[in-house]
Amino acid sequence: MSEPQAPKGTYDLLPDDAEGRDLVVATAAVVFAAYGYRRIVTPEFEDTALFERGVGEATDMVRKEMYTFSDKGGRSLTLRPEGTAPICRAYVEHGMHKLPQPVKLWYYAPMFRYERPQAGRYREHFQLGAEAIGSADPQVDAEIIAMLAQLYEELGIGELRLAVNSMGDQVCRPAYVERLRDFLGGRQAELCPECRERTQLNPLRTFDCKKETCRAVLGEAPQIVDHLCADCRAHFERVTLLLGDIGLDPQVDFRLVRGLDYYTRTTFEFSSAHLGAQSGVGGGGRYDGLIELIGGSPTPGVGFGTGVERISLVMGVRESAKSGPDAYFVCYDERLRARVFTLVQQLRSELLLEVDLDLAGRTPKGQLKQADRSGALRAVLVGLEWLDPGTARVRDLRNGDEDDVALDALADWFAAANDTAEGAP
RNA sequence: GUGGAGGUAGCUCAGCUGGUAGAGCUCCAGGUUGUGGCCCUGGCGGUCGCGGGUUCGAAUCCCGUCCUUCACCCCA
Repeated sequence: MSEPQAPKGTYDLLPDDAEGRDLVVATAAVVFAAYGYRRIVTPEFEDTALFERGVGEATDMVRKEMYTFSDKGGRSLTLRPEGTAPICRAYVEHGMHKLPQPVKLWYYAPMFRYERPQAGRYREHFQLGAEAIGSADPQVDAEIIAMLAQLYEELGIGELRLAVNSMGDQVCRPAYVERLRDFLGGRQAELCPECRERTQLNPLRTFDCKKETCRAVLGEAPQIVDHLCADCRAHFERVTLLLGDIGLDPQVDFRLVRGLDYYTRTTFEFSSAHLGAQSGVGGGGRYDGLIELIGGSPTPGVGFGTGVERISLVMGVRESAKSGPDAYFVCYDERLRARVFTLVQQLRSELLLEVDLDLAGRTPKGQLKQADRSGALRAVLVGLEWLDPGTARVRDLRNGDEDDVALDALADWFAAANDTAEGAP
């Protein structure tokens, strides 16, 4: 064990970046509130069975990406790999079906998946997400997509592509999957080994393949949009219509097959051309069978998750507008250190001013240098030998203006300075 | 799990075909500004990722391993 290091696929958010993160989350909170969503916080880990049943035994997520462990009581627990199943669990557990439907919830939480890290992908990553549970109305689908689009807009992210698709439901999807399997069965020779395997396991996944030869074959494959039942077709048309009405430009993409089993009907994804291989910024869909699957009564739902690391990537590096403290105290006489300490404390507690002082035993020159580097508005020079012992010199570090102030009057001086500063435009 | 690239001071990097490690920035101090920003000087700071091998001698070549990174898979 030499240099300590964050675990593979994890990272430290250092102060400069944490401020940007706070801004993203704060913006989301405001946008989500406008749509009537309220925040929910669920545990970082859940019973493993929740994800196995909810997300689906056949998905990559539960087959090879979960951080699963047993606690000392022998329970099998799993670090949350996605946000929807836990929220549905909470919905059922707390009887939220008694609330006015749909129940609208949002979250900001870390997700854990054991994957090989790469650009925009981590083993611990953070998602902002929202779920609207209890209504099958296509307006809810459109609303939640609009909400996510607005979040991106408020954050200044442009040029995102919105892809939508419908996965059908229990009525029409099985028949379509069979039809697709038949089609693929007849074209096996043209498919890559992986796609040949998928033909039996999960034919829908072949749409994800990026190999040219496979894409060519899939281009001729039957598309689910042409095989939806009447209800699903009407729902899908309504969603796309509403999205168009509010100025979004949804592109129907029959390849959009998301990797979680619970999706029904609407699926959607926002992607960016500036992200590298992992281009998805956020996505989600409807999951009308999920609540029942995890033990509730049949309840429809729709939601999304969006990765904040990817949001940061598309937003690019933004200069942190961190401003310096209001004042930095410089002590010219070691015997006055204690006096300076109490003065600083007084300004902080009485006026809530951001005030700093030297905590590293620097020389007076070093302290003033530090005051400058910290970006402080003012330096308060205490203990200058040619001044009254009870007087400090307050210097504006921007323009050099100086004012001599009695130590006892410093708090009043700063209070007054603050008032005029706030009164000014 | 598979493949490509890379791992030298806190940061960004140099170090050619092997001869016992350098720069800039940062940090600390001194000088000059009656007391900061510029400039000058000095100082702190490296088991050259780790382990093995070849060699008189390896940061430099070979093997392994760990980590980082990009891509596949899949997803946020």
